[in-house]
Amino acid sequence: MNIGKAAKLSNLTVKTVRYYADIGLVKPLKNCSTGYRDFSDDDLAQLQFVAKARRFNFSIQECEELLSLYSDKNRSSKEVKALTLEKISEIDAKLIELKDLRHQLSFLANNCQGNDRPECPILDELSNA
Amino acid sequence: MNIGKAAKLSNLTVKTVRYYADIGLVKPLKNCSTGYRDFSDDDLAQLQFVAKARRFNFSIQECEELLSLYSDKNRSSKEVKALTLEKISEIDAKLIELKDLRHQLSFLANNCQGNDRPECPILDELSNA
DNA sequence: CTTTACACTCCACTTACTGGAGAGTTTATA
DNA sequence: TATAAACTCTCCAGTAAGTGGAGTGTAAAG
Repeated sequence: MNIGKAAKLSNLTVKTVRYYADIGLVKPLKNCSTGYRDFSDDDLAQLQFVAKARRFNFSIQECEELLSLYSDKNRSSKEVKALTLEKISEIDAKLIELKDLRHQLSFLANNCQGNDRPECPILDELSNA
Repeated sequence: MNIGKAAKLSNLTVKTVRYYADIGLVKPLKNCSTGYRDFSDDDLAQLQFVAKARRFNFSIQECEELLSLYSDKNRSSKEVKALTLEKISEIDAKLIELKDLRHQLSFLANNCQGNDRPECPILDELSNA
């Protein structure tokens, strides 16, 4: 598929997908005559994965590492599993933090209902968190 | 408190806190004679809030907006509530996505246990997600 | 009283994009 | 079949949000 479709299906911009191809994070085939990139379904899957991981601040390098786990036949499955479990526990920490952030904001929304809003409630809330 | 303590308590680096002060995201007092920044508890609370929000890719500008809700007495509480609720629904979407990412990785970890790892399971998993 | 830890400014560098110019390609429409 | 609209390409400059390091001043501990 062309870059436009790959971008749409992975929720990335065309610019970003092109950038990922430039740095070698994905390696689409290239039509020699037109110069157009040609993305396979696997390329798309990788883009979708990267898009998701990037939204949670996993760096490009970390994404690369995770992706390479599957292509590098020399790695032992122990290694694969270890890195994966490490990332999962990072995700668990993020989940807790994100729930916490949600809690703080919803506390704020509920305490700012009245028209005569008093002193800022969030700073107190935040201070003793 | 000094910048070092503020950084430690907000899980930011000294460099980053200094940067936030430079761009006016927080406004610590400044000791005229030494030039040292002096962070109040409120400054710290703001840093903690920003640290958390930034970890989930809320931009500096969004952080600024959220923080300003509390200091700007001219805003109506309706406005405060609307923006806050908007951010909460963004967080809900992120929560779903993050859980999904966790699921994908744990699926992978479980399917890479054996020593003779077969073809990559994640790409299949990702493709039909 | 001096070493160690911490603070400051300033400036260059990095990561991960983003925007725009200029030009070729493909598709839909007149 | 012509031509306009939509899509693609490269290249280059700019942005957001830091990060690293040099050179220097301040404070606390031994």
